[in-house]
Amino acid sequence: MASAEGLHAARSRGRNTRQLVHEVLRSRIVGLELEPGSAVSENDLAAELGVSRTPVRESLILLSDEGLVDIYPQMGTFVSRIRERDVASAQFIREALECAALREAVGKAGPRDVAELRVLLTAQEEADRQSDMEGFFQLDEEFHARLMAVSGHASAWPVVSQAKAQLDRARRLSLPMTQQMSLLIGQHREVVDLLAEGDLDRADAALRSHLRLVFSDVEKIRAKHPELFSDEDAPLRPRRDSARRTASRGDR
Amino acid sequence: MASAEGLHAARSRGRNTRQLVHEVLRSRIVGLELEPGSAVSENDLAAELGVSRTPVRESLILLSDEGLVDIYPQMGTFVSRIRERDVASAQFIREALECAALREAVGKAGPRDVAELRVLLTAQEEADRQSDMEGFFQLDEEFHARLMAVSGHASAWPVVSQAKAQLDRARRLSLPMTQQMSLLIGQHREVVDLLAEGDLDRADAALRSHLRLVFSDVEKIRAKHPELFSDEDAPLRPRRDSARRTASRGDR
DNA sequence: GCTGACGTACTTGTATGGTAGCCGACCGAC
DNA sequence: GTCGGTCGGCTACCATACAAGTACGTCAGC
Repeated sequence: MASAEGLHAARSRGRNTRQLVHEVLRSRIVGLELEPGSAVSENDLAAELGVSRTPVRESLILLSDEGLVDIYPQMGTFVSRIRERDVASAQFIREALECAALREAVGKAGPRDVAELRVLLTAQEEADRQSDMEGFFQLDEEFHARLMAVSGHASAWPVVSQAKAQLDRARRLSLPMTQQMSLLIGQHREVVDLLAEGDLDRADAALRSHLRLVFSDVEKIRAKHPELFSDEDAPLRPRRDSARRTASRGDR
Repeated sequence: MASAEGLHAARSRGRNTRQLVHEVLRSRIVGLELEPGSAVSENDLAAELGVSRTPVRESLILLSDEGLVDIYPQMGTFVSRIRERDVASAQFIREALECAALREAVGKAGPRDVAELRVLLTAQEEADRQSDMEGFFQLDEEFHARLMAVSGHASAWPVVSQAKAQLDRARRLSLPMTQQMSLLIGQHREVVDLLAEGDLDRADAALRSHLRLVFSDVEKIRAKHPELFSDEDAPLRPRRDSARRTASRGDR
């Protein structure tokens, strides 16, 4: 449970309320703590987090720009359902950028870079042994980010990260089958090995198939959790929740 | 000149004030009407556009996310100077995405797609004859967008567009040398021809060199207009304008 | 003349009030 | 029973007020 008081406690470190709220909400959405389709009200969030509506509202606008929430004026704001189109688009963006970066990284990567990547791989194996899914997710993110940094295009990572968010929401449901983790780690290792060898084409191919495996997972998830997805391109009428909120939310 | 009254006049079409302000400001920044380094005050803009601070502020937050303005809390908001790092990053993103899309477009493109692209080329030549730079910019944008649409990844265009904005600011100063326009159009035509022929690798190479030509232009601009660029990675102390604002802005 | 403290005017950040608009339940007419 | 109008409550949108903080001009002291 995200505490209501904890928000302002961590405020000292330069970041303002808006950025904190933004991070909290983003984390909740990508972590599926807030389910696709559920309503997120400015008022409720402001009350829960103990801040005014302004920073909450501004955060929601940013999240809307990222495609993580849909704002319907005068109707409500809803965590966006996972859309076929968005997932495909995110996959295309991710593959194009990560592979392009990797191709440039081959040749640039020094022994130090390779060593640092391998440290991450070891940590991932440790997370696997402990079935620490959350830890693995973070390490996976860091691995791919580091891979782009090696190419010298670290500043392009936020774009990948934003696209990745669309995919990650679905993957949260996928990975509980922990058998996958070792497979993914193996693919990571293969990419690093080929990068170290300087084999450009095979490294590219390895990373590409790795990313596509992740992509195909999303489709499997769709079969199991159709309620998180949206068939329509234009998700009209998100339908206001008919049940009384106060009943389901408890005291205040 | 963007009129103060015109903002709310066009409001009927579904878009709210925030979106209108966002479009106006973005257009002014990319069009260099607002110069890199200049201050953009929430209050001044709100007064000029005849709206309150709220939608202006929200627009600035979005523009900050796009890297077009830098917000310094309690100090001011400034149109971001063109940063070496951002330009390189934008070029990388653009090249990776557009070329990846083109490679997928080869084979998918039907005669109708090619014909539509050639219509745009003809329009570009017309703009060239009339030295209509603004028109050419729009047609160029449309051409590249259409090219991605052919690949089926139209939804990835906004990402390219956002990256492109960083480059376009500099290009506005470049293109006045109209000799360039016919050269660029020729490259466009070459890409379309190779796409129609289905020559994947050469089409890719043609588009890539086209994009790099654009990129190299930016470097030339830097020599001529260094004041628009920022050498430092962290542009500290943008320095508040010492001159009295009321004098330079006229009546109210 | 030079230096340093102070005050003012500006900035963005946050909180709150009022408005237009939409949904959905209720209720009367048929 | 079914349909149509109405009304209450909710929403996001916009406007405004207050707070926290920074830069810069001014002026006292040296």
